[in-house]
Amino acid sequence: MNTSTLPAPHPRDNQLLAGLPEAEWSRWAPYLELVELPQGQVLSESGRPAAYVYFPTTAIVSLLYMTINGGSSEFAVVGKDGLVGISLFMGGNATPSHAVVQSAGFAYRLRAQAVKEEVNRAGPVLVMLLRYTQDLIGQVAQTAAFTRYHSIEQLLCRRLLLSLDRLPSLALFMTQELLANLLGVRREGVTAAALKLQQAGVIRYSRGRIDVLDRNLLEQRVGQRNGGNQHEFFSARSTPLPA
Amino acid sequence: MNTSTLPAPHPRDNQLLAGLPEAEWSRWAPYLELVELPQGQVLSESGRPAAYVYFPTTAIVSLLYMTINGGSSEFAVVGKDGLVGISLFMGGNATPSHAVVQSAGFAYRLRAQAVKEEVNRAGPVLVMLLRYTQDLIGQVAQTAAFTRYHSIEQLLCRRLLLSLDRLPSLALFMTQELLANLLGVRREGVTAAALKLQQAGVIRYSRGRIDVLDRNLLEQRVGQRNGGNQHEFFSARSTPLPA
DNA sequence: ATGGGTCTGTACGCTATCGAACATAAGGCG
DNA sequence: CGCCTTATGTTCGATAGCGTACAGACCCAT
Repeated sequence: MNTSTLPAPHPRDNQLLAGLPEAEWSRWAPYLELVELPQGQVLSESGRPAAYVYFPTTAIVSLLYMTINGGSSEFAVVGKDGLVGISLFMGGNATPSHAVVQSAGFAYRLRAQAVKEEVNRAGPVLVMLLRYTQDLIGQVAQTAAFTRYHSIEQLLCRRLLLSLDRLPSLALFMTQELLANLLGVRREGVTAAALKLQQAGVIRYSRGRIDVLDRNLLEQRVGQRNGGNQHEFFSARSTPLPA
Repeated sequence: MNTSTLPAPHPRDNQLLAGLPEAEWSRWAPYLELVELPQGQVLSESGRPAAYVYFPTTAIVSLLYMTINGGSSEFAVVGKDGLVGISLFMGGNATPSHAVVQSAGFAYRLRAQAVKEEVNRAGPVLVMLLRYTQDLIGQVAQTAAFTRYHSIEQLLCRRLLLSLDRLPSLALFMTQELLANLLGVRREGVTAAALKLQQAGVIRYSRGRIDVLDRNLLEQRVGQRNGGNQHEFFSARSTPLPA
């Protein structure tokens, strides 16, 4: 949980940065600034223009939609696979969401100004940014659909996998209370589901630490993912709705 | 329901096209092709690269996420406020969703090639496309959050408003069965909610036609929208999740 | 006008989830 | 060690939504 002793990761541990061609990369690298992100840090608040784009390496960030009655629900998870701060290059300078560090770790960040300059070059960097944005839409859409058709246990399994996919180890640091908030369910519901998973030997947990014992079992319980890609819940069926 | 007698609308009835500066607009206008979209038409299927970008004027299009078990759920609604075919300029050439015409009407469309050329100019058109994409993310995120915390009646009210906002009249043409599919609930649930709304004098309906009698009542029942903007369910609260 | 299809209404039992209140346990810190 | 905080476990009644089955109503076409 305390990251201050961990070794600093390389920027290209972030998969978006890793995917850049050498030429672009060498131009960008000097502007990247390593930051350590403690759990709970707010990277962007709704309504405020963001100052940086963040490329997590070991950190994980939740994108939250805040509701008027004080609730919130997570609609996307960003880790080493993505970036935080889309609004910066998408043109709207206000985000309709909060970005909160959900799992402590490192990220590299880039000043708004530098990002905008890159975007104006309309080169491979822009392509990378846009491609990720599209992926994000897919993730959000999946979140919306998944929620409607699955039990708390399945939501929990999926959520654990989302973190697991973005971490090197099998240990997750999150309380059941936190999970309940992210999933938009009661804490007791999470407790019940977690108990079931523990009894089945899928996970083991205690006071904010969850160890995944069998990742495969976790995936099975999510309900069929078809191929381990980004859109595990997505299928290529082609029959549209109105028949 | 039959649109074949309706007068063809102007391209700039679409709000995105209307927002373009004159110079860009006059360059684009020649490439726009008017098309009539019957209810049920599929504009893009998951996994296939789209051939056109569509700018609806009087038509309304549902973006659907298809699930493996044959279900689907709507995660966004596009009308004269937006465009269909984001994947075309966002780089991924496969869409993880279906776009289906949900309310018959007109749209203007543009060949993939023309769109890509515009994007390469990196001018105001690109800015417009990106800004809308960001709006869309907001709408999808809201859909995800809203679903978790609201009753079928509220989902129904919100959905009716989404269509209403994109149509000139107060008449909607959709069966309860269709609504149930879009919302991801049972048809009987929609029937019950619709009955309640009818008894309260909010709507009147019969066999696939719904007349909204009092739009304000509808908005009240959604649960507080705060200002009539795109993100009616969104609030600017700043307290993040982990407190 | 009659019959068939589609849309809407109703009823029943069932389950997941909720809301609230309270009990136990595990660590941190003095 | 022992207290206090935080995390987890348990219970109970209430309810919204589900699955299934069927009945009525409306529209259209023969």
